[in-house]
Amino acid sequence: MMEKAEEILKVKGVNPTAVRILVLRYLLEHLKSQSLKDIEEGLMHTDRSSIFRSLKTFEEKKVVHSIEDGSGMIKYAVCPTGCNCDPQDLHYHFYCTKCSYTYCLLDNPIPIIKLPQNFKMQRANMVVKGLCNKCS
Amino acid sequence: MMEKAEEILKVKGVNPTAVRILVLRYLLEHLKSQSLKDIEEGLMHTDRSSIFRSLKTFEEKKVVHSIEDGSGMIKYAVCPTGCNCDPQDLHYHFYCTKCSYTYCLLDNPIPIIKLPQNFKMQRANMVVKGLCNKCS
DNA sequence: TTAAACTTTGCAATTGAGTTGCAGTATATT
DNA sequence: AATATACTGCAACTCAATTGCAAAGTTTAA
Ligand SMILES: [Mn+2]
Ligand SMILES: [Mn+2]
Ligand SMILES: [Zn+2]
Ligand SMILES: [Zn+2]
Repeated sequence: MMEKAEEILKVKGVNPTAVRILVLRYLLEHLKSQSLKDIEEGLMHTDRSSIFRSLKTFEEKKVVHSIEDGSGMIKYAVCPTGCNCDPQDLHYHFYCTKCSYTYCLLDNPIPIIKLPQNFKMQRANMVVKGLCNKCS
Repeated sequence: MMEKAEEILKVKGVNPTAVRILVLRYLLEHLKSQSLKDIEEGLMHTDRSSIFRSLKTFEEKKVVHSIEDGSGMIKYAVCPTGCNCDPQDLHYHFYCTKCSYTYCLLDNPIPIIKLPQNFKMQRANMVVKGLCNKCS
């Protein structure tokens, strides 16, 4: 029985190197989405640029999705099972302005948004901001 | 008859200094939301930090709202009339991945988003990404 | 009217996340 | 084994945002 991280990398066609396994495990172990810095601090012996490149590869191969929550740091979260990062897979995120955690709101799909003539949607970054249950 | 920029500043309780008037006029004259750099390049004789501080003041006094479109530069747009930057005043934005213009989609209000227990919404940053009419 | 108090501005310097070049190491292919 | 390819660590760099500070402008109160 292969570990979860290795399994995911195999399915998504990403070569399971040491750094990549560590980074993906770190993301899987944490409920909230993590910034490059979070991961760097969590994996104290892995270089920032290697983590960075792992995350870029993960994003490209749809292992993770990134969230621009306006905190100044991009957050990363493992894509939920079945996610292909298509518009219909998109979900809202919640950024707590107090503890600065960013959560995936997987229960609410994003509605169809009526765009002006000839505008074509590719993806979206939807962030609700406020106080999370722990901070309100 | 007072000019539009001065009028807005007066209504919103912002001291109408030279720099502030220039910055607000610049924003009013441009359809698409503008970054600090855009404004700096547009107003060639005004210092970046002064523009920056004007924008911060404007945001605080709800003269403008900012949009985090993931381009690495925060964009600013004049709040539409009647806007108070409350959750019900929020609207989606559209970021063109080709020309990197960011548009306010004022026609679609943001729907009520069901949050988990005890999560409290304060504001939101909603960005649809894709190709605009000029680029698609 | 003048002096003190407060506000705004310009300049220079700093911050910090993100990104890249490059050479060394590891892994795969012949 | 020899070669080619992929991955990693380190140091350096980029660039938007932000800040400290002193000069300039404005308001307020003797
Ligand atoms: Mn998510
Ligand atoms: Mn807008
Ligand atoms: Zn919180
Ligand atoms: Zn465009």
